[in-house]
Amino acid sequence: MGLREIKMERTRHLIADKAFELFTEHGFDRTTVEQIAAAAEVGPRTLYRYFPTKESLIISFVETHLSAAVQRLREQPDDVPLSEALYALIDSVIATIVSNEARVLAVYDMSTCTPSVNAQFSGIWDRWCDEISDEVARRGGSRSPDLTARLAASTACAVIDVSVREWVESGGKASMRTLTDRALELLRTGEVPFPAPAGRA
Amino acid sequence: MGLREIKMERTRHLIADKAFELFTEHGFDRTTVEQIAAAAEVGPRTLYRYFPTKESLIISFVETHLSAAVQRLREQPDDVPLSEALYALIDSVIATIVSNEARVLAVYDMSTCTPSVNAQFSGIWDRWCDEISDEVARRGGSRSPDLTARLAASTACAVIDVSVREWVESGGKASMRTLTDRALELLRTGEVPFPAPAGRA
DNA sequence: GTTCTTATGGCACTCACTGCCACATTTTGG
DNA sequence: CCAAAATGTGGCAGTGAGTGCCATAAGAAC
Repeated sequence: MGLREIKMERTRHLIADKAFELFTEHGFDRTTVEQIAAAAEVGPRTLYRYFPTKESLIISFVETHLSAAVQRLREQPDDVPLSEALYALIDSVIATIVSNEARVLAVYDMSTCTPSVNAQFSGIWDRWCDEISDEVARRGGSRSPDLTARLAASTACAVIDVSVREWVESGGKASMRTLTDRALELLRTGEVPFPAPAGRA
Repeated sequence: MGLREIKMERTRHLIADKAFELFTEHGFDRTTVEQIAAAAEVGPRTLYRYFPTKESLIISFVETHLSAAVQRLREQPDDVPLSEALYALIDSVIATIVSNEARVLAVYDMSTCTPSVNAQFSGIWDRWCDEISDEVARRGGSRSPDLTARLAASTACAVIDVSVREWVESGGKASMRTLTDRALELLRTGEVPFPAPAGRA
């Protein structure tokens, strides 16, 4: 790795950190890109070479960890049962959350306060779910995801989503593992009532 | 209803229609708000009184139908089992889709082509899921949704989501009802593999 | 018909974001 | 170690979304 890349990596981190600082201090909307650039001692034009949008300044953090998690799923050997592989995925998310508590809480808070950030998060979450669908399909031997693959991915994502929400609402005090396990149990035991086809309960 | 409101309703529809026209013809990004305003023969400033953002010009259509669907859920008597009430919700979405085929397909297409639109859609979808969670919680006798309520809402949304995707991919040729019923069946029979708590499959 | 209310749209402005270009720094190759 | 090529930096000017303000016009109320 050359000197150039090292410097750029540093700059990138510096920008993201300063952005996070200013956002949490003054709020996302009341912070301009110009201010962030000034704080990081770069030109606004340069900032935009590292981060394509203002929102990406926060989102990239989450994006990194999400793609690490899906990577973990991809690394599961093909003979591991799907349910177990998906648990590894959940596990990976849990790991990043417990080791980034404060950050996750702050980001979640910002998301709920700022519609544009919220939308971006919803977007990357959806795309993440798509990636998982693809991998589930691949494991099932198909090229593109079908209803079953998508449903498996969606339920896994739903388990993570509801657990994280519950965890955030507890202010980070609850145990993520307990929450996901309880959610999974609710699904397995059928305690969560699925609507029945043809309108019969 | 006064003349004033009638005119405004007309203007609102005119703007939305012209916007949809221009978007489908030239693409979302290559259409400016100014052009839409000109096509609808109003000032840009007026357009923004009807639609807060450029994206909302497309999204409002979906938003309307989604809130109609959740309204349908709310209208279900409290003694109707939750699973049946949720089926009514699904049913409502199916109804709007089959009676707006072309529009839904076009909107979906635009969404996949335009990141900002996509993000907005993900956002309102999430908020919709939250509304459903609230109603599920209320039916369960709690003030705010817990893990179970959120999970029930999320799975219902997931069923709709994966079905719509499959339907869109079929070019609108598949039967929505068949798809949702199949998805529900997959969940009920446990054919979709849920990860097991504690890492055991 | 006068008055009160409210929609309209023009103007000026902020801010996110982009293309272009000159400049600086790092890398490469002799 | 130095010249040349490659690449990151940042300024400037410009586009387009979105907002506050205000004068004006049209509908509603009496």
